Parts: sequence; C-alpha cells; structure tokens
Amino acid sequence: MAHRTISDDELLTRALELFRTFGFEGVSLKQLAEATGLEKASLYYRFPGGKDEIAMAVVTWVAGGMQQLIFDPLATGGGTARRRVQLICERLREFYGCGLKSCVFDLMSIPGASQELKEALRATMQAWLDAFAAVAKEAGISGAQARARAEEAITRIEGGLVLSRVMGDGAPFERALKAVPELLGTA
Amino acid sequence: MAHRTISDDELLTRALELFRTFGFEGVSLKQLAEATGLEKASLYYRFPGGKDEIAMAVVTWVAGGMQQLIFDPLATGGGTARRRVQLICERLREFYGCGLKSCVFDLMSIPGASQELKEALRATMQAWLDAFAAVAKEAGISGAQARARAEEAITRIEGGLVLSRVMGDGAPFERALKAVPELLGTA
DNA sequence: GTCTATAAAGAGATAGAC
DNA sequence: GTCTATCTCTTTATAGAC
Repeated sequence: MAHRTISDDELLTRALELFRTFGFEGVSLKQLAEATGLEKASLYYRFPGGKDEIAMAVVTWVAGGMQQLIFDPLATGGGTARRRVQLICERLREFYGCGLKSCVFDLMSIPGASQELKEALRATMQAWLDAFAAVAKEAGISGAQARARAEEAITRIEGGLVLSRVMGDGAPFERALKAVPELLGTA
Repeated sequence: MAHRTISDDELLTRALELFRTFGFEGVSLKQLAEATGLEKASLYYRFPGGKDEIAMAVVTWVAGGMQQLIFDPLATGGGTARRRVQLICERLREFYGCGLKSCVFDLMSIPGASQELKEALRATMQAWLDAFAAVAKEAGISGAQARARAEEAITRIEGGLVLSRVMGDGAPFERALKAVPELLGTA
C-alpha cells in the first residue's frame, strides 16, 4: 500500500501500549512505525520532535483520558460517592488489564525522557491524588486523613501493579484494587 | 592509567546504581564501562554474555544481599520480632535512599532482559513475601492473614517508591515504610 | 501526508596487542 | 586481565520523490 494513514487516537493508543510495556528507552521508532503502520519519516512529519514528542503526546492524551474517565466522574458524576468509586475502580481494572498491564506513570517516570514529560506525569499524579482525596472527604473523612487515604489507595494500586508484573500474576493488583473503596470511605 | 581494576562487589554496586535508575534498556555498555572504570572489552572478558550477563549478576548479587541483610535477620536474627522488623525497615530505608532510589524489582522486571533474570526477580520477590509472612505469623497473625499482610506491606513499599519517583519526593515511600510494623503485627 | 533512501551517531560485540 | 581498534547492526534523524 502506497499511502496508509491512522487517526491520532489510534496512533496514540498503540504508542501507549508500547511505552507502558517497554518503557521510554525500550521503545524504538522502528517499533512505533510497525505498530502504527506508518514509516518512520511519517512519524517525524506528525511529531517533528521524534520519540520525545510522541511520548509527550501519549502522556498528555492519557492525562486527558484520566481526567474524563476517572477524575471528572469522581467529582461530578451522578449517583452516590460509593457508586462513583465502584465505577472508576472498574475502569481502572480495565485500563490495567486486570493487573497484567503496567502503569504508564511507573514506566514513563524512569529517567530518559524529557523534563517536560516528567512534569506532566507529576501533575497528573497530583490530580489523581486530589480526586481521590476529594471523594474521601465527601464520604466524611477529615481533610488530612482524606489525603492520606488517597495516597494509600494509589500507593497500593501502583505497588500492586509492580508485584503483579514481577510475579506474572494479576492477583496482587486485584487485591489492591479491592481495598480502594474502604480506603476512600465508600465501602 | 594502562591497567585499571575493580572488585566484583564494587563493579556490581555501580552497575546496580545504573540499572535501578535507568532500567535494563536505559543502560548501555558505554555507561557501564564509564561507571566501572573499565573498557567495554574488559567487561566482556569478565561477563562474556554482555549486558544480559551483567544484569543477571547484579540481580543474583542483590538477591544474596537481601537474603543476608533482610530475610535471614528477620527469621533468625536476635531480639524480638518487633525489634527485627524495626531493623530491616531501617535497612530498607537505606537501600532505597529514603525513597529517592527506585526498586530494582520494578525497573528490571520491565521486558527487555532475559527470561532467566525475570525468573530470578520472581523468586526473590517470593522469598521476600515468605520472610514477611513468617514474621507476621510469629507475631500471632493467622497463616492466610499473614500472607495477605506480607503482600500488603511489600505492595505499599513498591507503590510508595513509584509515587516518590513520580512526585520527586521521598515522603510517600517514608509513609509506606512507617506502616510496615503495624501490618506485620509488630507495631 | 506518506513514501524510499540514506546519512550520522550509538549500540553490542570481537580480535589481537600487551 | 585490560587495553586499543574495529566490525556490524540498530537507532535517530533528514532529504527529496510522489
């Protein structure tokens, strides 16, 4: 085929799968070209900054997706806090492939990518902490405690993903996720 | 200097610092040569299998160190269970640089290295789980609960390290580590 | 907007001197 | 046991046709 094309969403979806699996340093432009069905030169046309810019676009896109699918529904979605936390736990389970996929925060925060990307990860993690703390507070937990519970919930999710990858078994992640509603006061 | 040399321990120490910081794919033989003060060819003399063999040696060496400094003292060290858990928490704090250094289990379990290395990481993580579960059981927690508490403790340590790296702040790790004695029933 | 082709730099790996 | 020198392959990045 002489001319192939692919939507930005589909391109970033496939790039995300590579980066979250192999990390920034573990992914080459050749892999990105194969995964997207484009030639390397075409990737440079769409992302003149090369791999750094692709990675940054992936993280920006993931951050937007989390805002839309996790943070916003937690804050303003319909139903009780309990029901909203249940919903986003289900979405997290899907996003992390029942514990068999790694976290983009984990793999992309390894030194090697740009400073800009590192800052985007930090800001998104902070938004996650804030979203969890707000729902815990809504559930009746005091401000300081709510922030502690939010951090503990995310800590267990991230740690569960690490253990799941090391052990080759999604169960540690599943057990971590199961504890989230109680931690946020919505069990 | 025409002939430099370096002990195996010192070499593996410096290689570990690189691998735990940048991950397997993020470390080149050039970096390893510079960090150890040897030329690449000298590294191949000592590790004919190249980067894979160096990484494997690092993990084997770390596993031995954890056995000696963490697992064994937890099982047979002197003093109460409470005192032994306190001691190994202090050693973990030091090993992880108060949360500012990443975990070798996390970074080296990213696909790219050999299957042998992956299996060594899994076995060492299992030994860690077993060691924590044994001390929790000694502290009076039932078998199934002890295993759950051991997993939760390690999950929080690993997750705390991820959050600390993303946020650029060792505090999440410190808070996770603080919870370990209570989780293991030795608070 | 994607392609083919290629340049330039860096990676892993080996040969052979000392 | 370490060195210098080199080889090959991969990677990033660009030029120019269509």
